Amino acid sequence: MALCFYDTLSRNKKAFEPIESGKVGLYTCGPTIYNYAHIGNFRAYMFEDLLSRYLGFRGYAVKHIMNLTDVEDKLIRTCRENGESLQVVTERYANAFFEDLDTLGIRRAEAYPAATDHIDEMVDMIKALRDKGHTYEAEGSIYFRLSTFEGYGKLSHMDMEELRDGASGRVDNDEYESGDARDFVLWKAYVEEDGEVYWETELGKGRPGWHIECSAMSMKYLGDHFDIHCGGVDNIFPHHENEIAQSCCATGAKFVNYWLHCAHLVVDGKKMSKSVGNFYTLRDLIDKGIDPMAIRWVLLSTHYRQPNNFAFEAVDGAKQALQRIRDFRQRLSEVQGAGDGLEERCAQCEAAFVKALDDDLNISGALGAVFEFVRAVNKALDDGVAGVDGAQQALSLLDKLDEVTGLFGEASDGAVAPDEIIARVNQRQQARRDKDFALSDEIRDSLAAEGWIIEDTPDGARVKRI
RNA sequence: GGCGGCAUCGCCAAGUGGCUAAGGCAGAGGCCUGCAAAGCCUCCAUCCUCGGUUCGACUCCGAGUGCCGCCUCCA
Repeated sequence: MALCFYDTLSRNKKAFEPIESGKVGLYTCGPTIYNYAHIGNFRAYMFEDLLSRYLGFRGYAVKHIMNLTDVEDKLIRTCRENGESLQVVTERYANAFFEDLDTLGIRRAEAYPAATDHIDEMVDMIKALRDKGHTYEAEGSIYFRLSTFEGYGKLSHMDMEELRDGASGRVDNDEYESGDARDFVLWKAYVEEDGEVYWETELGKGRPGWHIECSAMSMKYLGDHFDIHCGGVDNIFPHHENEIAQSCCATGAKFVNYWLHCAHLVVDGKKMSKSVGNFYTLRDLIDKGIDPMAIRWVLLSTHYRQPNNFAFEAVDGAKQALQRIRDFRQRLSEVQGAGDGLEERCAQCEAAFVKALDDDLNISGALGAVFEFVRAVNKALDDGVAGVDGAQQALSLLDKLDEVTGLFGEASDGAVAPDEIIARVNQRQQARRDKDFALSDEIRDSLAAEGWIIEDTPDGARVKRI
């Protein structure tokens, strides 16, 4: 079966066919950089990382664009509260964001365009919409008139007639100045609370609405019509719905071919919330001493359309699973002597891995295939069947699949024992040769207390970090 | 109130209208080991509840329960 994705618009799995053979234009909604991102945010970016990596693995040249929202209500409020400029705040959190991406092994997109660097593009787009009669002005702000776009609501399957009532009760009709409660703002006229945050443009003094940035920037970098657009399910309405309306009305062209949305992350089965005390930024977890790769494992290993339950027990499980892979690598790298190759095993594993991911990124199935491979190869090594060649093939396969998962690499820092530890390991080896097992065990226990585990192998002792 | 999603072993998590319901972690027993660790072997669920469709459902439909999301700017 060919590569397919579940498309939110059609509510169906569709075989993936790029607009231009061999190439993929991918736009993913990025963070509003007004605070540290939380692990729920990273669940989305992790899914997009997997998507992008896998498309690359399947031979596509991926052009991945992720926006940074650096002008928006919450940001302006933060600036006001902190007495800091927009630039200071956004620079701080943009830097933190990129650090966090690195911590989690999320690969960089090709570009991270910021909204404030694309005011001109947004203004041009709003002008185009105005020229075509899709907008109206109220008190200096410019709104998009939804009634001019008949496709509105198709993505979210919303019934527009019912939305009109403002059923959530959040629409304050007294303050409402636009013609229809569903209409959204393209350009916000300046108000005093905005402080230093404004642009003098042909549309007047003010700032862009939120939705317009993604339309303007995605089309600038990927063209009017591109392949894949991603985000969290909460973006479906109204953000992506609005993007479709703006973009289609501005260009008259189809906007996006595949809409992919990931489900949310919950913690211990509950919605993350500060008042419940289960709200975590990545930094919170790292401060607890959790291996970032274990976090990566947890965020990645649930299918993206499935709610991901972040539980600390699952983190422990992920840590052990990682250790199993790392021990396996270690073992493979130490194999000596001739023996059978593992071509068939490797091919089998890769085929199962690809088959799973081809099916709308079934990562769980793919990981299952890898563990079956690990067990089979361990057995072949136990039985003395496989040799150096096979071990090298297995390592190559892990490296290859690591390009997709980012989970199968070698342990990073702190895994190499310092000389002082090595000396004690050697001391223990001597004690063992002398049959002084009391001393031997004492050394082993003391090393364990410091976080170093000894494994005796036929070729000598091996130390590893817990 | 409207719309949508999810509910599988202690934990995480795949999956199929009908062979023995993946995999990881944890757990039990065994092999290996001076003892361990690692590895290997064996064991460990009938799929939220209640109805219905069907020769047959965990997989389809309905109701219920629970959790999650959206309903004007939250991944």
